[in-house]
Amino acid sequence: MSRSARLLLLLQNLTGRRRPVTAAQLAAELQVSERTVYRDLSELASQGVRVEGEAGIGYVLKPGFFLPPLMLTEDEAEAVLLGLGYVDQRGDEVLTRASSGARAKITSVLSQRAKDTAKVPLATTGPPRPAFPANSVPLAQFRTAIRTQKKIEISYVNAEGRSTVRVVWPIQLSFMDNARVLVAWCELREAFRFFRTDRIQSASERESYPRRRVDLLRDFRAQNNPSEE
Amino acid sequence: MSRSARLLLLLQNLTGRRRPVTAAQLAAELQVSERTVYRDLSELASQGVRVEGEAGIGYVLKPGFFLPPLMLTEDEAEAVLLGLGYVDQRGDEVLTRASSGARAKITSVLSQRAKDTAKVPLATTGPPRPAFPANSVPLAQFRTAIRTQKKIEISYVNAEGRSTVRVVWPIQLSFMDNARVLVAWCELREAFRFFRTDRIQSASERESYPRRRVDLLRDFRAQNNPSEE
DNA sequence: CGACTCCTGACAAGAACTGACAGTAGCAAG
DNA sequence: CTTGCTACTGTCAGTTCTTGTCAGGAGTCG
Repeated sequence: MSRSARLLLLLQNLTGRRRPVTAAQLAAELQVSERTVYRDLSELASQGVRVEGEAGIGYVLKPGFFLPPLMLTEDEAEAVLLGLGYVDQRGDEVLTRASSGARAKITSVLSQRAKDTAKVPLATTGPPRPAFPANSVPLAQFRTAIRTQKKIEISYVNAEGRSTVRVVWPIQLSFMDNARVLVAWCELREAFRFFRTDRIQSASERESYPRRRVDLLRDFRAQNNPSEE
Repeated sequence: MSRSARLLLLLQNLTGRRRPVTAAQLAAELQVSERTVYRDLSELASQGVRVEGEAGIGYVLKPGFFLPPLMLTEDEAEAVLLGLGYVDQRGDEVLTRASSGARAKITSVLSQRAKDTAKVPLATTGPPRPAFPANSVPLAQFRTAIRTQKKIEISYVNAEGRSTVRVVWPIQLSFMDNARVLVAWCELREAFRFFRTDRIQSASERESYPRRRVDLLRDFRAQNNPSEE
């Protein structure tokens, strides 16, 4: 195995874990000595990878995604950049910042000719959209609840203007064309329900919900799309 | 300079050109011997890069984009995948195929944990959209005209149902939420105009238009968005 | 044909990599 | 405080890899 291949493996190995890894473990997996692992790690660090080692613990990597070298066709690259354009139009602040960041990172590493091509895409999104209705509850609160898998109690005004208070288990945020929608299991209705975020008047966090989000999401998808496995 | 860094440079150098490059030129740019260039090229080929050398000519690369190793934050990765989801919903056949391809390439190289995270995204697009109105003229014809910078003569039915025949210079395809729109300079109106593709009854290719698409696109953007430079 | 180019093989000098060992220092738990 | 675990660094010799040079075969174009 060449050294560069090993560096890639090492990086993927690090991103593939949540808990700290010791150099000895890495050495065993990569079939090299510990000393070499240390050398490789410092090589990665010198190339800008933020890997943090702590004596007595092991190595942890800043959470994030590592994308190894990749060849895309022109159409595929166009699809990626076009997609980021859609996110710019529809996403909230977090997502639009993320899409700008992704676009900057991607275009900055392209060759000059590729940059020129990317600047004048064949396909484009529609014109800028009107602003989304304002939210009483910041989206960040829903994000946190989804990430930490916590129930929330919300007061919700439905399309007819009637207000209800419910406890829901939020599993996903849907960025539709004209509204942002919280997808959640509703304890009141005992079913998955959609809640437009601009109609959620208030929200307060409760205890963790009793099932894993992954499983809830699977159920939700199975209901909406029985054909997919 | 390390070998892997040189391989990256070599690849960027190749993607940065349209016309064939000789090994001697590459050797001069990279400050190594020709022999090493040959070795590096075969190394790239063994890693899946489609580089073609022809005796007496030089090297050309299959057109495409090469993405060097890249770190994305979780949000950025989410934005990219979410964007591909939007493209899936709004793009035509070419774009949806491209977005599937891009998604497959990206997810296939992620580490297991990253794959798992990517499968249950926090943000998602809206539900599937209704189909777009059918086109009389296949979008591929517009793509070709845009790529080759050719005028086309179209018969167009406007919103009031009146039909006109015009010669236009197509510069972009806009994939809006409810329709696909051809952006073009209209010789009849002497201005940029939008044409819904489902209202274009027929189209035939004419001679090249007299200005470069890049310049037209710049003008078009300046008109619509005077603030940006 | 001649000029140019891609492409391969062999080989030796040099560079880079690797493992082993020794040693320092930080962290956590008993 | 001690013990155990771990990150980290330096050194050195053996090994592997990389590179340039040279030689030669074969395809392409004018």
